[in-house]
Amino acid sequence: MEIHYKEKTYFSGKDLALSAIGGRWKIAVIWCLLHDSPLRLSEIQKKLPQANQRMLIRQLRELEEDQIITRFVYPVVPPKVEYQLSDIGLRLEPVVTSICNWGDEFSDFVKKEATKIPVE
Amino acid sequence: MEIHYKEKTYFSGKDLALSAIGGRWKIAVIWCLLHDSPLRLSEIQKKLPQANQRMLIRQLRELEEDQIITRFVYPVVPPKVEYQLSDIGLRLEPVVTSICNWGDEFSDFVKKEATKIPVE
DNA sequence: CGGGATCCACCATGATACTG
DNA sequence: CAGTATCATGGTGGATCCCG
Repeated sequence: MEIHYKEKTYFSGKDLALSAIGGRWKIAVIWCLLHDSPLRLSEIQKKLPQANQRMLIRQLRELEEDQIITRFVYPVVPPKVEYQLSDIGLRLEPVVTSICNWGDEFSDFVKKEATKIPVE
Repeated sequence: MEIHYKEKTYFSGKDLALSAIGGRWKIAVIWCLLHDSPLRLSEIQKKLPQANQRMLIRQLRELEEDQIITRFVYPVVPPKVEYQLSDIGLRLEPVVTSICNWGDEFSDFVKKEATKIPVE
């Protein structure tokens, strides 16, 4: 049941999944590409203004290495590169959706907590 | 629509969710507690042997701070501490399940890739 | 003895400037 | 526009020590 991938050993699909989508901006990038695809780097940056360009590129490279997204370079000047989800990447939709749903619930929870009178 | 939490500003439930469950071992810990609860630290360590104790404790503390898990200390010697999911923590079940499911799909995908004849 | 904290090293992440 | 280089910072991991 062990999975060997990129010089490492994983003991469950869950572990492998976390290594593949565990990066700081990966879920956010996948979320962008689920809603709108293909996207250019500059377009992803507009959707994720909190992420810096360097990190975004690294996360995109890693996702490409894991074949979760595809990267297509147009041989033009100025350069034009488009990213989109692969088949296995598209199957992450339930993951992203459930995270968004829980996030909304947690957001409500946090807001309710904030209105409570603090115990001094 | 902005969410203010712990000195930071989030622009969607998704962002807030990622900050809450984005730690290296948080999903794994939640997975453990979904399957078996309550658990002591030593029991979690047995289930997650790859994680070191210090990281596990830090992740547990952060999850406790976000009220995703509860920590109960028995006033006994030797010390006994039990962790379990809160209500909002239990609602992470769809997230964990979807990650596990995708992980299994991705695992199959990776295995098929491994059998392909490499292009030299 | 179990849960936790401290010291140190490393790698991922972040901010900015720069290149083709 | 897409991507790289450089430097600063924070999260992560290993080992060890502390406390009741």
